[in-house]
Amino acid sequence: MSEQLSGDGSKSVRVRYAPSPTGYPHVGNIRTALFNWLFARHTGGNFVIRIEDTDVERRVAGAVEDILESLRWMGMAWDEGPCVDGDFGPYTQSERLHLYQPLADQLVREDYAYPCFCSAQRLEEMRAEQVRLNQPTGYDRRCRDLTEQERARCRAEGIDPVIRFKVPRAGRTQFRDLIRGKVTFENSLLDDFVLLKSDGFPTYHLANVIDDHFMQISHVLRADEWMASTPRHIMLYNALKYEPPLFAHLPMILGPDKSKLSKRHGATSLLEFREEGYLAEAMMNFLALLGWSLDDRTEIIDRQTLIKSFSLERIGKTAAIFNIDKLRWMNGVYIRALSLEELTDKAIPFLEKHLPSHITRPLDRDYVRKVVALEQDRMKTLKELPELARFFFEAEVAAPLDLLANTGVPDQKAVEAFEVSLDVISGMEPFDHDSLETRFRALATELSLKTKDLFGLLRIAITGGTSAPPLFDTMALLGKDQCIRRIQKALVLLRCA
RNA sequence: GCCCCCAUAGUCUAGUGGCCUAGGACGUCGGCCUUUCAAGCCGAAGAUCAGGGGUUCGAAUCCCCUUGGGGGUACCA
Repeated sequence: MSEQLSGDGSKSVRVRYAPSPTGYPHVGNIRTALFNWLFARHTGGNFVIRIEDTDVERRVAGAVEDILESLRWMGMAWDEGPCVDGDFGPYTQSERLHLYQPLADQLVREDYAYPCFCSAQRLEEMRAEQVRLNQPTGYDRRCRDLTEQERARCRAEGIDPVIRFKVPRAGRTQFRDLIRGKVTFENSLLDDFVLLKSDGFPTYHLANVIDDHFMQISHVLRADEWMASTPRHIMLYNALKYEPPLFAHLPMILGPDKSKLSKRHGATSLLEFREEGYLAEAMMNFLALLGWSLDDRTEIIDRQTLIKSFSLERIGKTAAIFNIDKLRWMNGVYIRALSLEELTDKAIPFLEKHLPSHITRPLDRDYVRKVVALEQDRMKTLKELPELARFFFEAEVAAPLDLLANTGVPDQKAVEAFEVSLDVISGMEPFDHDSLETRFRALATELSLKTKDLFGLLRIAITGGTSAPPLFDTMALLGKDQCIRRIQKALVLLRCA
């Protein structure tokens, strides 16, 4: 058993991430992909991607590309799947249609399944009635025991049947979930589910079982929401005489309202996090910790360690709520750990995109690097940088009068401070951090101002705000001319007040 | 309604019968550092381990019931 759990057995591990292109993947989907990927990498197994596009109606254009791009961004390379040939392709179900139909026919022939001619309308009425009577809903098996004659008649009427699985009326189906242990279902409570739709497409249940078998999937790691479908799958494996894979149902990731993640929860599409300036490394670390833990204290875990220490045993059972605050913190940790060059590379696209349009592009990389050095500790996401550092790029900064007038320093005194500061700056050579600090500390004393007040005044004039990187680093980077211009502007503003 | 799963602070979690006067992290609050904001460091508050019954010398840990939450109940995945 522990052999199965850890996947260290002789049987090689093959896991798959099987998204359906009905929308863009959210963090829950990607967390499932991540656990599969980590398990594959940990065990030296294969990570397969299979596109489950059997629902023609709900197909969303661009979804496949979005799914693949999400995985690429996270650095989860797949061993087989779209764009990566393998021995078990094709890896898109709509290209495997020829497989499902014969197997469905075989099941009918062997009496494991039967054609059902019930109309959508009848099914709907039946369900409504069941709901009205407070009875369990489910197909009433009307077509289960049709004679060949009756079937022929229906076909003659031109009705395209669906193929339904003939669920045993008695007994129970159970399986051992790697995370939850033994789970048992009463067969009598399951209805005869559809295997093949009337348009000839398989349902998820059929295609999934057949593909997992032919692709030799060893472990199915999927979200909890699939647990209720598992007995059907077990029955199918048995009817098809396939050996079922091992199952592990992962705890779900819930929205802030504790319900299943969906579009209604807003920015949950993974690529939106990239847009928002989160780092893939932070995202991976964070997602790994949603439902899995290394030990009782480790939070920051790099990719290699994640792979090395990942195990099914340490996956929890309880659903987790996606907590963006912790992600932000963790993203900050990863940003601070970046080298200046790396962070500069990552920051430039965000600056180019979000800085006001009147600021000329392209930005000077050397200058950006210096700005980044001053802002690295202050940003939690890359997208915050343009706002934090905007004053470094603006030709002019409008210091709000209400800020200037409310520092606690009387306006007269502030005016004097600015005037003297201008003199000092004009004659200053070199114009660097140390010279500035030495001179302005002395100046505060000369003006009988607290350093706090003098520096605060200058900060507002120069950055337009009350929070910024250390003043003299900022001034040195901005340069003498910029400093003079900004102080002059603040001076004018204050004098007119 | 019925079926399945889950249940430790606001959130993520550690804990698998005694090491738990329940540990870590985010967030919150306070302090230090300091020219501001961050970062960093230090500290605090915050959990009757959902509730109730058992089992046991001993239970967050095992069993039962209740409650709560989630998921499923489609010719969706």
